[in-house]
Amino acid sequence: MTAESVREQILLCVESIPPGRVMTYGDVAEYIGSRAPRQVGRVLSEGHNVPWHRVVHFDGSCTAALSVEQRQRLISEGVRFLGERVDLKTHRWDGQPG
DNA sequence: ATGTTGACACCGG
DNA sequence: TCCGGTGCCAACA
Repeated sequence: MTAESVREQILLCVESIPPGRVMTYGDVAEYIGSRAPRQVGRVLSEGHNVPWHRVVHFDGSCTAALSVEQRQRLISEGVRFLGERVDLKTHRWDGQPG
């Protein structure tokens, strides 16, 4: 498991998130077997062609610097917001197709 | 090798 | 619910 493959796994995982669903950084990290949620954010910050907006914080809050953009995109996909946070109980995706 | 930083997570008050 | 502190891992100077 090289660092490069980890990046691939992260991107694959994020790409696999269906519209209208979200995952937390920790979820993605755990999904690929990493214990570094920060690395997820770091990889996404590199700027890839992936739905990064479907990755939110543990409490459902959006990424600070991109809160506006992220919220817009999510709402555009039908994600419901409770104030400034995503309704994780409804939209959180475990990575399982069902 | 060491210290600092970061699109984070978790616990306690 | 909001805020502060701590733990964790990887990249960078």
